[in-house]
Amino acid sequence: MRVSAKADYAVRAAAELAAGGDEPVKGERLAEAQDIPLQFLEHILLELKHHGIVRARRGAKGGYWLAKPADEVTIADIVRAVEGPIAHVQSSPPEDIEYKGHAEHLQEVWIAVRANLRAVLEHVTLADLVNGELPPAVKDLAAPADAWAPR
Amino acid sequence: MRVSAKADYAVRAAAELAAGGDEPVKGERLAEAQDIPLQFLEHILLELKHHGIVRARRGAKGGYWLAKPADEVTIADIVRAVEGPIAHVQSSPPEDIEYKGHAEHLQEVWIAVRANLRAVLEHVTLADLVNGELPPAVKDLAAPADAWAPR
DNA sequence: GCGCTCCTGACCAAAAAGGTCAGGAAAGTC
DNA sequence: GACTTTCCTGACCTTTTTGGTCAGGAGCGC
Repeated sequence: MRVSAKADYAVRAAAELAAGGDEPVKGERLAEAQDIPLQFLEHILLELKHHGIVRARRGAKGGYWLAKPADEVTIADIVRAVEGPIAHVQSSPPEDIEYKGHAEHLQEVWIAVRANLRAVLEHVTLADLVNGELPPAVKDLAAPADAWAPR
Repeated sequence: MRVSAKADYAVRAAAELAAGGDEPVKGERLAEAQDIPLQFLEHILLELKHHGIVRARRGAKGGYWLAKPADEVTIADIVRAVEGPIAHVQSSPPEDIEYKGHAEHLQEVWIAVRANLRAVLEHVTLADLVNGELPPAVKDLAAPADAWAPR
């Protein structure tokens, strides 16, 4: 249940692209802005490109930009592009698992977990992220001091 | 963002223990009931024991049982025992991360993600799980057909 | 003292995580 | 048309994690 460096990097780079508007931004600038190893970042950006999330052009004046408006790209889109499906259990989606014995209802629990992950990741767009205007429901989740406490 | 085999196994074994009441249950029976490799399961049960979640006795009539009443043990307790902290980003808890540039508000997003994970995992107890009586809020999350759809 | 069951550490193979390296291919500039 | 710039791609690498197995020891009950 952790977020990989790759996913974190991907979202951060995408946020910089969202802030960059339609102008192409060089990989090098993204790497500097977010302290990401350049060559690793280039692999990540390539994956994002293959998933139709960013576009790119080579050469002088080249760089990367978002394929869609920033308010149409969610964090879930990006995480899925680089990490694959969210909330799989033992490499299978929760709806495919068959539990037996007294664990039968565990399936519902994992479904609920995924639903709650989606509730955040699919509703925060890159535009929200760069403006700091997260959806009210998400802001409310992050507001309580409780939510910031380790455990 | 996936659930490891180990965590899945741990919760399933704990559910069987919850159903077993105060009687010690043999590792072998747990392994059979849930189709878990016995020797792997024993390592997992040992970890649960070290975290004070289960207790055990050796010898004939020995076995494992829950250290606390089933309605006082949450799924989060078990997942944390075997997987460590929930929802870490790059091996650090989200409250410790400092983002720069246009990614600043990403921290709030990860905090919200963790809050929503906790909202499920910390509120479902083993008793709920074996009875199939999940908390209403959790049941509502798992109810919509939408929640069962892949994506 | 004997059988049962947990306890523990060592070991292992495969995959994933987190990168680095070297070179090729397009786009723009002079 | 050469040159520079920047993306594109595959190969490679090390370390950690995952998902186990194996062998033996230690305590418990009879």
